[in-house]
Amino acid sequence: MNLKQLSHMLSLSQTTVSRALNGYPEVNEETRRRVMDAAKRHGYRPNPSARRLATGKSGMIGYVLPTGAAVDIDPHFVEFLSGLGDYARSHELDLVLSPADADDEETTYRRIVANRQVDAVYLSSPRPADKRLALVNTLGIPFIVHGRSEGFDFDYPYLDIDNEGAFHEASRLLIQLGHKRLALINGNERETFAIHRERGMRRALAANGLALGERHIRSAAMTEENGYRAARRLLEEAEPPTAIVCSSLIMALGVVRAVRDLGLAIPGDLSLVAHDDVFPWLRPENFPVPLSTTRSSIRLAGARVAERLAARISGLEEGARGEVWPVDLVVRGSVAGAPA
Amino acid sequence: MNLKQLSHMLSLSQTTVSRALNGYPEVNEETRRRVMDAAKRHGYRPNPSARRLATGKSGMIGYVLPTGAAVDIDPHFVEFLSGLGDYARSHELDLVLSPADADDEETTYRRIVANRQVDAVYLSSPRPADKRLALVNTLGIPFIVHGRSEGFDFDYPYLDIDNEGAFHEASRLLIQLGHKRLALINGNERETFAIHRERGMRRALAANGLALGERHIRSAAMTEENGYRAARRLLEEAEPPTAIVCSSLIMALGVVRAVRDLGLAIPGDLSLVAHDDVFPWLRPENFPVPLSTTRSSIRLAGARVAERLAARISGLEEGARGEVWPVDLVVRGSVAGAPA
DNA sequence: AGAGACTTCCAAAGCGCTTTGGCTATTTTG
DNA sequence: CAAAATAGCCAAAGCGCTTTGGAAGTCTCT
Repeated sequence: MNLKQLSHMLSLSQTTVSRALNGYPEVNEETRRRVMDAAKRHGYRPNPSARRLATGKSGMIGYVLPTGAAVDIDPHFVEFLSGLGDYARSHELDLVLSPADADDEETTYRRIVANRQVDAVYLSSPRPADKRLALVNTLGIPFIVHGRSEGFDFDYPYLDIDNEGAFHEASRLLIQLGHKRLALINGNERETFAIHRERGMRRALAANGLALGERHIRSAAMTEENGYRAARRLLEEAEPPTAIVCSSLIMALGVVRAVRDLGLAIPGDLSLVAHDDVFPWLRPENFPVPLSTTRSSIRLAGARVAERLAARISGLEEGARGEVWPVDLVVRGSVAGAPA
Repeated sequence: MNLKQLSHMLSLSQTTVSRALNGYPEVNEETRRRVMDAAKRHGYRPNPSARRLATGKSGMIGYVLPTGAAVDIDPHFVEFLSGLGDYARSHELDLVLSPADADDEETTYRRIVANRQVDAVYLSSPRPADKRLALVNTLGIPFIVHGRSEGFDFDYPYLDIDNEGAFHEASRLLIQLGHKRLALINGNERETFAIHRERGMRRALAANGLALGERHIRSAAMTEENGYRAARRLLEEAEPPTAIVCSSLIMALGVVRAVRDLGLAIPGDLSLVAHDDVFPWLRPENFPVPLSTTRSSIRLAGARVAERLAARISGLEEGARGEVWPVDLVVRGSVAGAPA
């Protein structure tokens, strides 16, 4: 059932039927009703390919997925996706994942824009002066960044959590508990979120006359193994930290294992705080010692990004609006006063 | 730059240029070269929307993503995606995720097929007599199932791992080590993979005159917490198992925690084997006691599914070919002889 | 040399929608 | 009451590609 058939059936022109269906004003309300009715009754659905060719709009949002044998997709991605899908579903928005060589995402961005494959895109895990961001900004496709970049002479729309504030608060808590040697186990130091977290921690330390020594900060991909290694290194130093702030729950698993291997205890010998993106399959309250966290649901972020993307597509949102979500600090058993 | 301009520039008809580009035989090789050349030089790329309207092919593969507030996307999904993307990238195949209400995926399947939004789809986590499978089979769109279903009177193309064989082998090993009370901590019992695993285990036990008691089998979503709970229940029984086979590494984390909480030791009091889908961020060799596993890379499966999907789209693969991958049994420190 | 078979190319007809530019009544306005 | 504005509808022109149905030229064969 296509437009032609439907309009013939109604003894109307395709023009009128199309307009009636798309809510244009120059059509009699009575006629519109008739059209709407017939459309519903016959289950008419405009062919998206045709509509797309005519309008240039696809009704889909895009994400360029970096791939490669050595590239691991962040497990956070799936939770973010959950949220995104949750919103998208109710608006019949589909998501197009365009796999790209991790070393050359530009080609892919250009392709999906040139082809008008999607109406908007989102970027994630941005770095300072991220090329993708500059690119997408000049390409002129609506977009939103999940996270933030730095060092641009233009503003851009984004959704981020207050990473700096979160780690500032976590550190402040530890300092108040008497800790003087804090350490940071961070994610990839080239990503903005990691930089912000470090910044927040340094600020809290500085405010109390303390500093974060070079060897008290470790950065690596957020795996259990890297968490373990970082923790071992830190704890085997001459003057080991008495508190660690850690960028991910997965890494925290490794930290806990390292602490055990070394015959130490949490929180007796070491206080631990980690950032929690809220995974359904790994919860901080279920750690051997319930883990204190800075918490922010990445799933909600996904839903919000979808919502804003949809708003941008339909012209309801414009400009370079940045949105920063506060982060909860949840104190559980893994923190205690500094050992004497 | 579109076909019209390009053909005008070459003083050829659109027909000829289109044919030259698409490899049709009825065009002079010399002409073809000229066309190819010009196309490359001017960076001509056929507009996919137009091509799509004309051919009905979209160059994309689809996946219906069940969503909802209470629905968690499996963390395995992201690894599978990695593999899929890896292959898709090299073939400029995009993946369309169509979010659907988890209680009504049918509408979404019908929509993407009716709209010809994608050339093929894949399904995952099938259950016995899975409705989606029957649906997609009648809708007539090329598809592949990742996993298997049961109870249909038709065959269908799938890619699965030998879950039954894997758990059979794991159980056999434990039995050989003298264990008589084995327990199974399984994933959702309604999914086929879980049924197959249980079957494999029962078969190994039966072959040795043993059985799997009702209370020695637990099924639940594969989270750390559920692993913990299942393990506690099992180990607090009057006659606790001396060996557990567990369907997921994430659940195994919970099992390990439970064992610790109860003051028991692996492998002294309990032998443990788990299935490992190979996550980059959580490796069995890094468990407190290196974990024995049945191992199969879900990432490779993703790549293979993409490959077969591509083959089906282009007509290179046909029929209901099923492919079952063997699973490695990797023995590490978490298994030992049964306690006396 | 003429018929038939290739080879190589083209004009034009879709694919199914949106949108432009009227056209005809009917209402409103001065 | 004539002129102007408005309401409601339509025919036809795209959007940019693929594909059908020739047509013209070249070979092959008898």
